[in-house]
Amino acid sequence: MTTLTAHLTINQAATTTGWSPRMLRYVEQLGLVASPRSAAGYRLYGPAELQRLRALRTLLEQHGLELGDVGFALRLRREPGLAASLDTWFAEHVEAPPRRPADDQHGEMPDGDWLAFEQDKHQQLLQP
Amino acid sequence: MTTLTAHLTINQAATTTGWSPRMLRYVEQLGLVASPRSAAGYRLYGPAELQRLRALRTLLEQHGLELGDVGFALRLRREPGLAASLDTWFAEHVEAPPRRPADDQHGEMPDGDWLAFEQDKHQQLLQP
DNA sequence: GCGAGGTTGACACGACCCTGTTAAGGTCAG
DNA sequence: CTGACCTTAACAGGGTCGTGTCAACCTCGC
Repeated sequence: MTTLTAHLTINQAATTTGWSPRMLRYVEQLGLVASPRSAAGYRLYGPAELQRLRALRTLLEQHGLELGDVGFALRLRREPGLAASLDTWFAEHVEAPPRRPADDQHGEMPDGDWLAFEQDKHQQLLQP
Repeated sequence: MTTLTAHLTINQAATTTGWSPRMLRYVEQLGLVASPRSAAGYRLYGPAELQRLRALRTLLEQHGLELGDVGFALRLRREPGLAASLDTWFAEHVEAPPRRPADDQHGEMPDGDWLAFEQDKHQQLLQP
């Protein structure tokens, strides 16, 4: 069992971090915590990786996240264009919808001009 | 059918935006695009909502997102603590791991001190 | 008042996510 | 050499997501 080999094997890392070996591989596949490999391909978990794994665990617990959520957050910081698109959409549509306040309830607003939305032509870009 | 009532009903909005009525309700339930309601509870889609829906659609298509992803992005901007936690985790563990380069391969590093990780006590905060 | 169409709630089903388990094979320490 | 442990790949089952559909009921326009 070689209780002192400077790096932990996947099963040892699993026991000290609370993840299962299967999940350690899955977490790596999501790009969240990858470990260095030995010459023969064994994963070797050092203190840095163990801390990442523990921190990841508490992150999930504290906010009720799932791994896919963190994976998406990673994607957000990897693809600035995506983040920018989301920012724009939220800014335009959710954050500050510049409707003048205290106007709702039933604003009849009988100017029936905007109904000319017929000419809506959306192009669907499919990236294969 | 009252072809001119200043706001579109859900079926009309569905046909002009490409969503199904079912999905319009689902999108609203996710907190992404909610429409004002008539006194009797009917959803009334105005030009703003229609544009939000179309923009949402192209947003998903262009980046290969799913509704849940946008929902999570919304959660990110609603919960600054969550975003901060993710920022911290990524900053510490993914973005710039300050390992000195060209050190790996088999670094024996026999200082077996860091194994004293026994004293790991995590508190699980559950917000009900 | 009647019919078209709105509301919520629930069930259903395929697709995908998460996780465990197993199979077939390579590696390491005694 | 041998047995314990690692690797990848694949299957499997429970859970959730996205979407349609149906039921029961309410509302609007004529």
